[in-house]
Amino acid sequence: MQSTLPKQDGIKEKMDHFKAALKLNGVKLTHQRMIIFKEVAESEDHPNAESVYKAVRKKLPMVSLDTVYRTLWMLQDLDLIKNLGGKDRVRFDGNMKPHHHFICNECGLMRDFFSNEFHQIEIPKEVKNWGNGETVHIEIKGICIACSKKSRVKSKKKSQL
Amino acid sequence: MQSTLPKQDGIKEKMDHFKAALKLNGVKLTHQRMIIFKEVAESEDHPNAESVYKAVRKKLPMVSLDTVYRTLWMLQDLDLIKNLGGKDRVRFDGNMKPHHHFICNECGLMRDFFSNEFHQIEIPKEVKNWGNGETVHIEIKGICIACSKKSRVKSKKKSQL
DNA sequence: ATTACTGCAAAGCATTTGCACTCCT
DNA sequence: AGGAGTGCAAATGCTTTGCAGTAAT
Repeated sequence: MQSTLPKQDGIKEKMDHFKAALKLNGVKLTHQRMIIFKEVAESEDHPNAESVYKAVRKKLPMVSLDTVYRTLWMLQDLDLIKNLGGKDRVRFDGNMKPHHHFICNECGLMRDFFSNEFHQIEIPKEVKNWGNGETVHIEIKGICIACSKKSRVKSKKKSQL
Repeated sequence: MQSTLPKQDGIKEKMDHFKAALKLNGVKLTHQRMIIFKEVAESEDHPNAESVYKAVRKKLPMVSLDTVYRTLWMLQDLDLIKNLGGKDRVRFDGNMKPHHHFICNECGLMRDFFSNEFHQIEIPKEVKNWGNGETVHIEIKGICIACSKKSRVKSKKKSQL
């Protein structure tokens, strides 16, 4: 199930796109779906299902976590959001333009960035022998400002085994 | 807990490095740990815990899955292997040299590649405002040769919602 | 001999599913 | 009206943990 509508930008356009995609795919537009999509589309945080659930509950106290999950996967199938693996819980991304991520190794903060340079690089030949590359996604991992301030105080507490 | 020994290459060197790292960190060298590490170190597949478990059982029929998990996390803490999130189950990588991945969206096949070009690119300024980037990891996702052959036969069966 | 390591079985958690009720179109 | 969508509770599946026996230094 795949919409073929053009990608949009601002939240208003995203909502319109969302509604059109649902209609196009014969999926019913419900209050829950609207609120859930809006939450992810507006978020900069790449939230996990639990976070979306908590946020959505403020506006819709009766939603259940499983509806959030079901809706999130449905939105993914309709190409309205993306899901980003993640070590523990899955996180979601409402930004559908090609982009890359900075990820904090300490707190998991995740931010989008764009890069023409990265886009211009061509895929190594060895990769072409394995299959057809469709997307190139770069992850820069490190420590965010907030966490590096903290660690300056607390110093090393990392070794736990 | 972190070893500071130099990184090594061939399986023999990896095993030596492994033993040295364990000793250096006061971790006992057991038969299980040896077999488990060797399995990941020799694998090209980026296996998950279950796969490692199955492979290890051939040589060591009595190991338990939880020992595999415990060992895998321990190896990660000692910087002997890396863990790669993954949508469902966690996968492990015995290649400790900086490298990137090609990943098949269909079957999950994962292969390592190196790229000087990618390494030379500088980190965008916006990213520097968020924190300190330590590693740059590129994921090229697409369809592997084997899967594209299959889909040529079966054609589209993807839409499920 | 000590103390870490292991296997077992049971627990934890994130995510999924079956079912009966509710609400869009 | 009729079927998709929802909430609830129970189930699933990966991973973790407590404990008592086992093995490495």
